[in-house]
Order: sequence, then C-alpha cells, then structure tokens
Amino acid sequence: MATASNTQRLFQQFEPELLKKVQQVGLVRKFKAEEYLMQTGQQIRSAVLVLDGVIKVFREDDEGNEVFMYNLHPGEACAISMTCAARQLSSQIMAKALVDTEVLAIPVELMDEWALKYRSWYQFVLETYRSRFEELLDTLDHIAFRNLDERLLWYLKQHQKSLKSNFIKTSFTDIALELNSSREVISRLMKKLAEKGHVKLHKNEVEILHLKM
Amino acid sequence: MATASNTQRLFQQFEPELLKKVQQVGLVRKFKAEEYLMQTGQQIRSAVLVLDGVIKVFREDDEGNEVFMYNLHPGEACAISMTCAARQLSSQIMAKALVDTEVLAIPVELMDEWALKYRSWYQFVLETYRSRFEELLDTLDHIAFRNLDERLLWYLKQHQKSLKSNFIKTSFTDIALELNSSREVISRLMKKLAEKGHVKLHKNEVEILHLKM
DNA sequence: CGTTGGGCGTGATATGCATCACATGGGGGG
DNA sequence: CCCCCCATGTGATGCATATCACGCCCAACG
Repeated sequence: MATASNTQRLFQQFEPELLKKVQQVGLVRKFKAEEYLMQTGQQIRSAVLVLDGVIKVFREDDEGNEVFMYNLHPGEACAISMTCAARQLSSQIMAKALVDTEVLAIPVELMDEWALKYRSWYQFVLETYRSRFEELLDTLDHIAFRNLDERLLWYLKQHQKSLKSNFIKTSFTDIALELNSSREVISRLMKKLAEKGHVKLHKNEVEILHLKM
Repeated sequence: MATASNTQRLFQQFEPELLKKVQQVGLVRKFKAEEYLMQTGQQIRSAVLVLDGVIKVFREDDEGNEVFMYNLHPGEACAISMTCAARQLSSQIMAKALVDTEVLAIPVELMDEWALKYRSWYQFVLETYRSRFEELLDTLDHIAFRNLDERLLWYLKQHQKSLKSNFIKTSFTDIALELNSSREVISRLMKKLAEKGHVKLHKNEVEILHLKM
C-alpha cells in the first residue's frame, strides 16, 4: 500500500503543512488479523490513526468477560490513545485488529504542539472524541435497553458495515463472548434469524442476507 | 457566593490571563435542584463549567427509560457540551441539577480560540474528555457485568460521594427509574441491605451507614 | 483409520428480575 | 377528622437468559 497517498486521501481535512508533518513523523505499524494493538494496563506512548483495516476496541473484566465498545476504521483515531498518551496514563481497554491493519503512530509530544498550531488538528481531536463518545453511548443504550436478539442484530450490522462484507467468519462461541452471553443462546437466536430469512448459516460463518432495521 | 474567587479556586490550573478571560466572558447561570440544564435534542451553544452543586448527566430513550452516565462536580466540565457546541450539533443527553447549582457558560466561539492560544485550556478540554470517558466506561462495566444489587450499592456510593452526605432523599420509584428497574425490586434489595446493616431506611430517605467495597 | 477436539443443536432446569395484584401506613388538605 | 395520595411491603406469576447435560458432525492428525 502506498501509505503517503493513502494518508492524504484519508486526512484531507488537515492543512497541507500538517499533513506533511504527519507523513514525516508518523510511524507506520502493521498488525495481522487477530493481533492485539493494546491491552489493559499497557502504557500508551502515541496517538493512533487508522490507515487501513478495522480495529475492535473493547473492555475486559477480571473474569475475562468483555464488552464491545466500537470499531475503528481508516481515517479515524483512537480517542483513548490520545488522552492517555497526553497524560502518560495506562489504558483500561483492549484493542485488537479484526483484519490485517495498518496504523500511523504519532508521538505524544507532537500532539500538544500541533493542537496549539494547527486548527485542523485540534478539530480532528475534538471530532474523534465526539464520535467515540457517541458510539460508546450507542453501545450503552443497546446494553441497557435492548434484548439479546436486538443486540445480536446490531452486532451483525456493525460487522457488516466495518468489514464491508456480508460474510462474518466468527464462531458462535466468540459472538457469545462479545455479547456477554452464552453459545447456546446465540445458537438458538441465530436459528430464529435464519428462519426469518435474515441470515444463512454456514460452517464457521454467518452470511447476512438482509437485516431490516 | 463570590463567583470570582470561586472560579479562581476551582480552575487554578488555568494561566492567569485565561482565568481572567474566563471570569470576564463566562456567563453565570443558576439552576434550582431538579431543574433541567439540557434535554435530548436541544441545541447546545456554549461549554459548561460547573462552579457549584451537582449535575446528573444521563440518557433517556423513547419510552422514558433512563441510563445514568455520570455526575458533574465543581471544577469539572461537560464534555458533551464542548463537542456539540464546537460543531453546532444537538445533544443526545439530558442534564439535571441534583441540588442548587451554578455553572459558567463559555460561548462556543471562544473555545476554539482559546484552544489555539492557551495550553492550559487545551489540557483542560482533553482532561475533561478523558475523565468523562472513563466514567462512562465505568458505568458501562456496571450495566454489562453487575447484578442489580451491586449496581444499587454503586448508585448509593455515587450519591454519597457526589452529595457529600450519608442521607439520600430519593424515593425508591426514582431509584428504580435510574437503574432501569422497578420499585418493587429496589424495595426488596433495600430491605436486604438494611438487614445487612449497610443502610437504614427512613421515610423518603435512605441513610448510608457503611458501604464496604 | 480411529481418535480427539472444536463447533454446533437441543432439551431440561435454574435464576434474576419484571410485572401484577393487593395490603399497609403516614401525612397533608379539605 | 376523615379521606386520599403517595411511598412502601409482599406474595404470585411470567419471561429472558444462563447453565447443565448430552449428542452430533466434521476435520485434523497420529
């Protein structure tokens, strides 16, 4: 992948001078699918901009239960990395590449400098927070108010959108883990969805036919 | 209340020049207990800094169910107001004064200007986001992982801390609404807490004796 | 080629909580 | 002073989901 032109395309809103600097100082890091970018307790040293792929950001408790927070896509940035980096704090979250992924790491020192210098950077940081916050609220809504069948539909829609594909290669066990449920329950709900014609079940894979809102 | 000296005490980290400006342009607004500062769908025109009192920030769905997000205290700011103001968007949340409350409203135009000019303002905005984000994650954890009895304890602890008082004057009906439960269930759980000696129940009031973590 | 393990389907049962139905008791207004 | 409203207590019942127990299928691998 031609990272330079890619960066330019993804971050058009940056002033030319800022864009140039981003390309100069940003460290490109690649991650394989399933690889962890960040784990609970780990120190964060740089802000992360996504160039390619999808990153799942989630939270895990002591017993290994997880809560999905949101996915990050090209052109987006990790809000957590920004604040934690800025204050040298450790993160309380996990981040994992869903597919092969490429990110740009911006050293923390520059973040502050840029914020004071480039309006577009400051706007970008704010916008990053705003969107992550909204996404987190959306997640909260679903967990608080929706039943598992609706949350499963939501899960499928998220993945369809993030992966830009109607085929989701995940075991029911993993889906259950992500929704804080159990395999058996997901199995039964999936069967219902299949009966209603929303999905088609394959071995180790769910095909999304049409998910009405 | 002497607002000027109060502002100074609460926002010591601001550069003197910034502090002066904040005092000059900030509009002091007072709210009575139970009054709403912000409602879903309402347009936000200014960033809100809390001077005195406690503000409950929460989300409400179509059917009137609510999810508690976090409380705001003196010296803190509403992250939502900052981003929404900056982008002229409407909020998706509700904010309500728990007690008589005083806030400082900063016109949106100045936010951007200050961010480029004062390092301490930028830091403050970032820190505001970081803390709200963490609090929201904590809430998410509780809703996702904890049973109602633990969430009730958490609710009591939050109020104890926010109100700096061991007496919570709220009906079980209201507590139930906030925890997305029902009066009857709260009633039974409270009885258990009382039996264990954690609380003492009075008419229209809960006295917190000791809440062990 | 048999064994093993992982992913899945399905019934039975348990549990946490919501909901319904109704009782009690106190406080304020007519 | 009586009545009624409101906060609360409590049993019965129902629903969504978790958990347990078991069996099936298929693929990998010795």
